[in-house]
Amino acid sequence: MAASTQGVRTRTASVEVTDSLVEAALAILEESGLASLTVRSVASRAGVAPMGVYSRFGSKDGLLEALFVHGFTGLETAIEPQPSPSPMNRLRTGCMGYREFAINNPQMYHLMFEQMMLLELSPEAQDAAQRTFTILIDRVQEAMNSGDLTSGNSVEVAQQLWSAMHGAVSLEIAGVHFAQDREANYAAMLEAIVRGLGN
Amino acid sequence: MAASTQGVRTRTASVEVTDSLVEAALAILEESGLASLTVRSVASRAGVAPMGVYSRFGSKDGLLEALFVHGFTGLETAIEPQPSPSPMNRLRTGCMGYREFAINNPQMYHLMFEQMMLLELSPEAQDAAQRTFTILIDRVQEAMNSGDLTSGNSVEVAQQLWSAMHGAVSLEIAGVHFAQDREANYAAMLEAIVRGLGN
DNA sequence: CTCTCTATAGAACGTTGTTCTTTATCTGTA
DNA sequence: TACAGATAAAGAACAACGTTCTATAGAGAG
Repeated sequence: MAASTQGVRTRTASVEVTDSLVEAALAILEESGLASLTVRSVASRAGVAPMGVYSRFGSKDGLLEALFVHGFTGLETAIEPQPSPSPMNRLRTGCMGYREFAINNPQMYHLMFEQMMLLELSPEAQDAAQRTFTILIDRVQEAMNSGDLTSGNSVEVAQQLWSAMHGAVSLEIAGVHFAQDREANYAAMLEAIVRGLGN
Repeated sequence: MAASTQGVRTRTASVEVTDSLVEAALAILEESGLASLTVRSVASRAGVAPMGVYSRFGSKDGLLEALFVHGFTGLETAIEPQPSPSPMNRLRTGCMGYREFAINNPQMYHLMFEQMMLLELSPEAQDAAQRTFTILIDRVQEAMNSGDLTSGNSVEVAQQLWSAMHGAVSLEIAGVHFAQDREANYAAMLEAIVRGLGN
């Protein structure tokens, strides 16, 4: 984006092509799943040759990493907002937003944590993930400061919450969930942890 | 194994080949990871042609499903035993055994839940997973019966516990874990849930 | 021992990620 | 404006994958 200064620039620059490749990949991922996300299918949908993926992302993994970052940006906004009154409310809302994102973007959510496991990510990509976790830590710290949670190591408590959230939505996405009301069960699980931590 | 009755049998039967294919796949999975687990590599290691995988498992997915069942059998025994005195002790030990299995067999654990997400499993494979979950439900029910856990829906509580366990070990395997002592953090998370449920 | 059937080995096919080569286009200079 | 140089894109080509096909070797029945 910084290359759009009209002075010096290399060729057509065509930043748009990079974006259209990402958009094409997102569309294919959502519509047809990860298995259908091939270099050829993405390039074709974006209207370029397969080579375009390599000139811009280096490899298929590079493209996947771009999707990874895109996904974490979305997850970040899903757990971020809510200028709510109480810290505890903000924490709860953020946790529910986490699930909502995962359920609404199951393929993307799966890709994100799949990549985290299989690829070694670039520092930029790691930052994206870290940023999301940091938000959760901040929420926990606020709740500790306000006395809603027992003071303690906010990183460790946030890790526990994240573990529970991630596990719940992972199993739910995988279809291995036997509770009647899944959202309610998710909320109940969080409540149990918070209560267990709060006394 | 039942086919080893010496009476009637078809050809060499070579049940051993089926087993050696599974063993070869397990070895490759553990040593080199899922990416290296190809039909050719497995067949080669087992000393048969690639076709052997198809005559016995139908497809690569069929072989993966056999590994899936093998994995859940292992997980089952990891959380099963312990003729301990108190129900709560048995529940705790089982939960810690769950993590131990996952940490000791990260590739297998990943494969198990990967398959659950991507493949539609045969009834037999689904049973294997269900059986594991049933053990957890039973443990929870026992703890409810003894009064250590507040009486309630044992399936839903077990689902919450499973979610937390699965999420924690998944993140730990993926290397996204920021607590100092991971085992202790895992135990603390379980303790928080149990306490939150127990009051 | 001979015949039949079957499971196996090995070649072959389509698709994948990736690389190579050619071509067409843009950039900078006379 | 016209030309030379560089460069990105297109399409063919390559290795490896999952899978299928075909011919053969070898075990059981008579």
